[in-house]
Amino acid sequence: MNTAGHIHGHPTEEATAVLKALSDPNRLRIFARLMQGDTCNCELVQELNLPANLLSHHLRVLSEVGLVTGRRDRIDGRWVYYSVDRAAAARWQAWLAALLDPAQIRVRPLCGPEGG
Amino acid sequence: MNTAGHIHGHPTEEATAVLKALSDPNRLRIFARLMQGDTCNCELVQELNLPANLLSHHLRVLSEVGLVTGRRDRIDGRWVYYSVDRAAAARWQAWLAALLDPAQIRVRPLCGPEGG
DNA sequence: TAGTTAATTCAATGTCTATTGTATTATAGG
DNA sequence: CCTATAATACAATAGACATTGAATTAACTA
Repeated sequence: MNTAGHIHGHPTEEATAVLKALSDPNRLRIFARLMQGDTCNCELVQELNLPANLLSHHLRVLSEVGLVTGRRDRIDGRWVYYSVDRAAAARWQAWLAALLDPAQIRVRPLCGPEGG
Repeated sequence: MNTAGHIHGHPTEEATAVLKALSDPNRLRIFARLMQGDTCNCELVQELNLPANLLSHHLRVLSEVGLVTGRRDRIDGRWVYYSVDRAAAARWQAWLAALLDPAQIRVRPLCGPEGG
């Protein structure tokens, strides 16, 4: 099947992967939380009331599409801090703004009887 | 499980439903195509090279979350024209712009050793 | 009424995935 | 070495979903 198209300069598959990453309630909560500042896994356990392994899974999904990045604590390597990737956020914000721009909605000549 | 939260004024479930609707490659192509102007199902069959019943299914998903609306031809009621809902597009454009706004990314005091 | 076209609905299927429980890795400190 | 903690990895399961094929509805026309 043809899945290699592009929309607004981005491959369709890449865009849908990002949208799918954000289309889960728990992942959306995680992302919105990370927008408020870096946190470790264990803090998300308390704030979002989710098991640690489930958070690891969701953080991985968000990382794989580039929305989130993680780094280890320099003092105590057991801790990993996750944060929103600024460039990715900006890129997809602009892409979605173009995709959904109401000013760009066009009503071209309709097909069918009414339009022809 | 707590799924009744709100993000930027919208229920989490409603937002994820919209994101999920757009997170399928075919539905994203359909939506992007509808941004270019109203079309009937049968025209999408040709342009996107997908079976009619599959298009009906995807158009229903997009309609159920309010992104797309359909209306029957006044002359020949067999034809149904689908179009992007302008208000919904504007609403979710703004919502996503806020969700992904890179200017709002904060780096609050970290948890763990490095932060404390 | 019969036939044609546009669209939808229904049923079945294979795949993907969110979640849970358990086990393992990695790092730090006694 | 032993223990504890933060995080990840693995395995299993149940539910969701995209796709296909066939059947059905709705509307128009001869």
